[in-house]
Amino acid sequence: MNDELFNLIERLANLLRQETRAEGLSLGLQPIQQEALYYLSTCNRYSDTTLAVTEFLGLTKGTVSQSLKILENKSLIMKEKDEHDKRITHLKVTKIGSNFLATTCPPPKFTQAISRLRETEQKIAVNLLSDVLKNYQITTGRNAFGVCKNCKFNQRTLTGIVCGLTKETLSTDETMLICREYSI
Amino acid sequence: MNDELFNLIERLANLLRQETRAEGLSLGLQPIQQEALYYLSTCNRYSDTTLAVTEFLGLTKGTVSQSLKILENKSLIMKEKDEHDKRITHLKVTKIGSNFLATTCPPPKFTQAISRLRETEQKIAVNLLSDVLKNYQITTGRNAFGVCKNCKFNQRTLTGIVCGLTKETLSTDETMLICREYSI
DNA sequence: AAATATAGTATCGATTCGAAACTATATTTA
DNA sequence: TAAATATAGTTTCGAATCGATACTATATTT
Repeated sequence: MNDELFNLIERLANLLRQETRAEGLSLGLQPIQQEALYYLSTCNRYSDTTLAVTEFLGLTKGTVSQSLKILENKSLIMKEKDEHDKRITHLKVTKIGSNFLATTCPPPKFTQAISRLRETEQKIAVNLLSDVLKNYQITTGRNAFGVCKNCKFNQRTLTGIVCGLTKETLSTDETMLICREYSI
Repeated sequence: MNDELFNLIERLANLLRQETRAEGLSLGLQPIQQEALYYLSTCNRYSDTTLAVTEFLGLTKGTVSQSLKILENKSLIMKEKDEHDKRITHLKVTKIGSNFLATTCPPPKFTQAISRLRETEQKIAVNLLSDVLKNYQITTGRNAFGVCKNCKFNQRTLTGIVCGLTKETLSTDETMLICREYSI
């Protein structure tokens, strides 16, 4: 039973990678570069750095630094120095980058395959896989990378939504994004 | 919602790859080589060839041929010429190979994470992901790689179970394995 | 018998990747 | 406050992946 779930995830990931490879050809993008770009389009301002991408992809920072340089050269992302901490560089997806993602990521055929499930089934699948991911992240001791609004640090106050970790105020839109500090 | 499922699968696959990389270190095995080895341990006699592995992993046959040579050099698999068609080589997992897999694949921590779900939840997850995979394979037009006993060619006759495609008799054990000709 | 198809291997160059050494800025410690 | 340490990120190197192409050997079709 464990094996079946393992097989399914591996197989789906292989197929997704095949499609991603095919779709990246137009811009000469490798699958891993597309994954980084897509991640950057879904994460919040605490999580748009080289190190966060590194952690998310499970690679080393040297490797990721190179991939990001390529994305920058192709004008798919832009680098912005942090105002308060000059060591940190924020990676912003450009218009070109988000246009590319809109047509390729997730791969249209995958979206099509998903849409053949009923709404309720999709929700159940998401919930179950979220649970598996959560458990897996606990046993491996890795960061969770969850959506901000579901995080235990996310606090509703009289002045608005606040991150209990950074004490900063967040917009409603921001709380829909992925955060590397996510915790439950 | 599509995006959520896409994210979850990508993220789980990344974590699995990270673990696989760590576990392969002892034998100097790369993730892709372990995936090939694992596949060969789960497939039937129609599906244990270079081309089947190629199709399963979604790579090119030249690439896969190299990975398999490494597995053979490490005595994790053995090559056996087909008796009837001398172009075909069957790839058999050795005792060393299956011992290695037993402790590493699926990664123990993943198995642990799965086991925190209830039995019924695991079944639901497997069923839903199977559906997604099936749909995805239909839209991409790729082979299904399903379990023999669920295949439309699998026939129960008076003399035993028979594959309608090859007309060969199959043992009950064999029908539990993955087949590249799987169809529904 | 010739032409074509299929299974698999070998070689090439571009790319990925981890490891290690490096720079620059922040934070901690003494 | 100066020195030590920690953190963010880059560069460089060598090993491995990967697709493309050309190749051999055997089967099948014409």
